[in-house]
Amino acid sequence: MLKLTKKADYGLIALKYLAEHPETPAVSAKDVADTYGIPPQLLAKVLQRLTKSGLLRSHAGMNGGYSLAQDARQISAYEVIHSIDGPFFITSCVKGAKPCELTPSCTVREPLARVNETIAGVLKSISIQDLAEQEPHTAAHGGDAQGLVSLSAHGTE
Amino acid sequence: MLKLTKKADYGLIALKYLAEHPETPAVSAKDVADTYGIPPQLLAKVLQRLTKSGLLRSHAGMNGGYSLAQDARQISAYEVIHSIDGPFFITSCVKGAKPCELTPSCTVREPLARVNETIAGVLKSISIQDLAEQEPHTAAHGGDAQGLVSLSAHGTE
DNA sequence: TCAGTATACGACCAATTATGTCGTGGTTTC
DNA sequence: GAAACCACGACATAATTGGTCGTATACTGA
Repeated sequence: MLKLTKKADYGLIALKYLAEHPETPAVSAKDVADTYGIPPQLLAKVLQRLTKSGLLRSHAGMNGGYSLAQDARQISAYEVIHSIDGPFFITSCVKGAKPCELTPSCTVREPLARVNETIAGVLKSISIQDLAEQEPHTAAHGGDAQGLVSLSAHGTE
Repeated sequence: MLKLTKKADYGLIALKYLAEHPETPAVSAKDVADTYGIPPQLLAKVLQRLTKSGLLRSHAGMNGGYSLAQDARQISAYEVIHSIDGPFFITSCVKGAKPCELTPSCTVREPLARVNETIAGVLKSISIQDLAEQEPHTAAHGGDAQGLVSLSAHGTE
């Protein structure tokens, strides 16, 4: 149904939190979980995966916890989501594995693959820093999705 | 995990098929299902929903079936997906209902809501006609998302 | 008018996935 | 060495998706 998992949500929330507290050397999972009412162990697991992906740095022991391994500006929402939920694809079939059993089945696949890329581009253009700052002047920040998106609300529905 | 449901996929495939056979007065669900190896009854239900949404026109009886109720150029992927899967939202909380129990929980919500709009815009800019034509010269076709997207493959991964 | 083909729709089951928990072990600090 | 952390795998549970069944209804053509 085209929505993020809670894990990804939690991950973004946590990273945003870390970006907002650059002074603190390390923030524990429990800390963040308490603040936002997130199940601690679940968040812990999410943060662990982000650590393995190199987005976070962990520190065990008392007063330990997590801290950003990169500048908040360098971490994109895409990386976070990808790291937590794995590679996402709009269509179910485009996985490199077997292409849809039924041969002509995925004639829609190709155009949708481009939609997929576009979405990925959007996500890549959003950094954790963007999340931390309330105002989204977004775009024109980072990456390779130059001018691809103008995040102006054009409430068509 | 940010992917379409099979139902939505089936719906798009079926509409594309209809767009490709404008001569046939009506195509039965079974017909399409056979062609693509889709469970007939499931597809039927999908098409029924699209009919209720006004995207399709149904005709019972022998030689009956479904036909596009609008020009293929007027039907966007967004409408199809929205009609089948209901309103999609990137974040779980933005539903108008209750805003996330835990108050500050969704600080990420606002920026992501804009991502959501962007994606919706992309989907709205893709018409069934676009799917039917293999080459995606896309955009500059239809709607209100003018120039918002340039669906050029920029394989960043 | 009757048989055949089709949609319409609700209820239901099965499979997958998402969400959350438990237990155990390792590491650092005090 | 105890307290406060992270790390990780195995479960258990809930929600969603995917798919089926049965029945009712509508239309066509002989």
